[in-house]
Amino acid sequence: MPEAATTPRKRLRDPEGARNALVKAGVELFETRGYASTSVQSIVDAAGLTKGAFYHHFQSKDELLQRVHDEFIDHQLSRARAVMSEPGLPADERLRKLIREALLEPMAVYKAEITVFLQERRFLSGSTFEEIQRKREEFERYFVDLIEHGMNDGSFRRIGPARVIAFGIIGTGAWTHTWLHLDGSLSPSEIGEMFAEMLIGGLVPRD
Amino acid sequence: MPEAATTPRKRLRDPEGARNALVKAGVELFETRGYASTSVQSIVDAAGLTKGAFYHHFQSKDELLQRVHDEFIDHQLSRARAVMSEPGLPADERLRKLIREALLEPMAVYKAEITVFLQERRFLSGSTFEEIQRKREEFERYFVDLIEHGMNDGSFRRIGPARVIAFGIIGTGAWTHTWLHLDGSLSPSEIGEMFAEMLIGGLVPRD
Amino acid sequence: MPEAATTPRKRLRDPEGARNALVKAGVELFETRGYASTSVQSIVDAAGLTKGAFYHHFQSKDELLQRVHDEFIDHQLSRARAVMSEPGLPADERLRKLIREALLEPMAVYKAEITVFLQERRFLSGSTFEEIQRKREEFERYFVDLIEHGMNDGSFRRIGPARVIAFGIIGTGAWTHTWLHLDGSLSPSEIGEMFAEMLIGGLVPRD
Amino acid sequence: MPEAATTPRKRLRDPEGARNALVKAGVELFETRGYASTSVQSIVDAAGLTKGAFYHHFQSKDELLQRVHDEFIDHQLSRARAVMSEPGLPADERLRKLIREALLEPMAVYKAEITVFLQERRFLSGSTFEEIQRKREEFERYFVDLIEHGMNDGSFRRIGPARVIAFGIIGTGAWTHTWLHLDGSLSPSEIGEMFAEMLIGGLVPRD
DNA sequence: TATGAATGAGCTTTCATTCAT
DNA sequence: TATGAATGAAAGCTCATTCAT
Repeated sequence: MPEAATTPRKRLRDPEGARNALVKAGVELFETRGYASTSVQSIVDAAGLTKGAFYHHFQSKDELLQRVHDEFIDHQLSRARAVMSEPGLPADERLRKLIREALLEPMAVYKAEITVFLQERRFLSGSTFEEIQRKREEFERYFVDLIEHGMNDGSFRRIGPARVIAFGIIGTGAWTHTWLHLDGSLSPSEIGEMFAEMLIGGLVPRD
Repeated sequence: MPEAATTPRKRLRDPEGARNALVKAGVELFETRGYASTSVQSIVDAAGLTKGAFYHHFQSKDELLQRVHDEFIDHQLSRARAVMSEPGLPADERLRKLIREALLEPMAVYKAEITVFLQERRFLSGSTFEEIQRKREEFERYFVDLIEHGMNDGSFRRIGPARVIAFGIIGTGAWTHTWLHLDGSLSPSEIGEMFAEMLIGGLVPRD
Repeated sequence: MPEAATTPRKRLRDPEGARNALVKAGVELFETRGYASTSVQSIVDAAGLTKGAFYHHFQSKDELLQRVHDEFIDHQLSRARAVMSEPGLPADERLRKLIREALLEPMAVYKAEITVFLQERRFLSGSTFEEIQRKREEFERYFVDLIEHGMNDGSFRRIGPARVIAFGIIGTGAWTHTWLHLDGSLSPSEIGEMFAEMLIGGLVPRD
Repeated sequence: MPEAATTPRKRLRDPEGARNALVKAGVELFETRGYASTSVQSIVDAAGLTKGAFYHHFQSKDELLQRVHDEFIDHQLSRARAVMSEPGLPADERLRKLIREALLEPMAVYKAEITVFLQERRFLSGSTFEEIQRKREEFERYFVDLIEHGMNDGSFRRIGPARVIAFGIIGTGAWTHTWLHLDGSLSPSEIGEMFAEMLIGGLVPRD
């Protein structure tokens, strides 16, 4: 009588699973210990694999860092694009949506990835990270352009250069990764609403 | 007649001594390459000294990181304390001063140190960095308390929990280290004024 | 009428089959990068195959090295045997043919293999390479014996021990792999003729 | 009563000695196992040091290879220069001295280094080895020029292009490293004399 | 016959720290 | 005070080989 089920002696062949396990272990370790201080050994230990397997799936530790960013950056960017292309929205309403939907809400799903990205920003240079840089710049440009247009049509007060105001707003959101606990009482969406209320309240002209 | 106390132009806060050379080299390298990726060898090379000298002055690389923080943290904290202890200031005016004088202006002198601090925040744990953590918490508490009081006395709208609002404001300023160029057209003080205008404008009740 | 048996221009000695593709890729990579520095991965990449295929055809990287040698060594040896068994040849004429036909001419077809062999000679030890070593010794013995006999019958001057003279002659030819360009103006056969003229000219007695 | 002699507990500080031990171990291992197949670990084991010490003294394994070459190449080159600058020597006598004194005799002292150089020739490329390449070319040029001049003034028969003849001669000598045993009955100098006799005998015109 | 994921050992190199001088 | 040789552990990465599929 044959054995009822396959009895794999060693780890099941599951390349997709292995990749995901490595990315998952990577993002978690990068988030808490930083990219430079996280060894490939610690990643593969966490994923239950070996260094050989790591380098079978990724050309380098850098490539893993890239993969960590890939998904969430597209997510964040597509949310920003959606808000920007929505027709007929006044500048203040568009900015409110941009803050909440593109800046804060992605943290509900991608907090770890976003933390890694924001912490390692400086090192995402060189050709490996060219695309990521380009996407980041597109994301930031939406804020700058929106502020600029809002200032031009009188929706916003011209408190200062659009770029400075935009970076102030982005900073408000970006900094959130340093103190946000997802198990807390407030969701990223609610925090986004509060920040938008404060920031836009300060931008729109009085009466 | 003594020199007028203008803002120092050359950032030569203490040009003499091996210790200072090491701290200076350390902060510059930590700023651009990160603490973990900066070797003691590169620090002593930059300072024109030897490894032996380094370990003569510092017990460890960690201790140098601590020294890098020491001066600017006290500076920032004393500025915050000064603003908080100024009598008879309405909440919005006190917050404006806190943002400009304690949050942004220190960047004019200590941009490198602040950048290192904000980037390496995560690693400033353990007993070595206990004091730094305590000072940081005191600094943040001033913002939270001020917002809280302002909300209580009706100076500020209760947009959300004081802590969330305070961290939003701190983030706006903290993030500045990622894009600020000191040789630019805007000084930290001016940027602080703009941020304060936007943030406080959003906090105070309409009409 | 069949194609005239000219020297093959394209070195397509056996274009079909995975085995041959691997041997071909191997010899080319070994020639330029050396055996130790050539990875199995790079070989299979060059052959358009996979590692699994490699180990299906060869037990090890060593075995591929062996296969690289197999064909050309037999070729070279059979040429040497032919020259040695030709009847009624005076020693100087036999040496001239040996130099040209067995030492130099094979480079026209097997330059890459010969280069690999000469470079990796040291590592062709152990039982795996026993046969190759035996064949190499047979090849060298023909030179030594021929010189020895020539010295005995007065055809050659007894400049020194036959073995030393033989190795000098072999060296003259062997070294050619380091500078020969097959696309150059001189063919291995012509070079062999020149070397023979010089070497034999020095060996035969004056007047 | 003080101790009569110093009693070092650990390895005596002797940087010069350490460097020499590493170079010595390196050349011996490179000679027998080849550069690519010799690990830094095996070198430091042979030298009684640690890997850390190795990289304290040398920037890389490549740099050690360079150091291995440095001394013997200058030695060989200065011998060649001396022969070339000796006044009033007929071409055949100059060539005889070049073969014996510059090509063969250095093997009496630097056989291991020369073996390593000849085996690893191919890999001595790039800026690290620029100087070595330049010196090698100068060395070879002396042979080519001398043959060329000898052919022009009738001292040598124009058997073929000077470059081909020169490389044949150099090969005769270079190949010696593959079979020479220094404990044998023949010295490099004697072997050089025999090779010179054979080679020059073939080059000079008959009566 | 063939794949390619996975291993495990070893590679070159880096580095914070120690310590004889 | 200061040097810099040396350590020892660990880093990122490579690679010949195995083996479930």
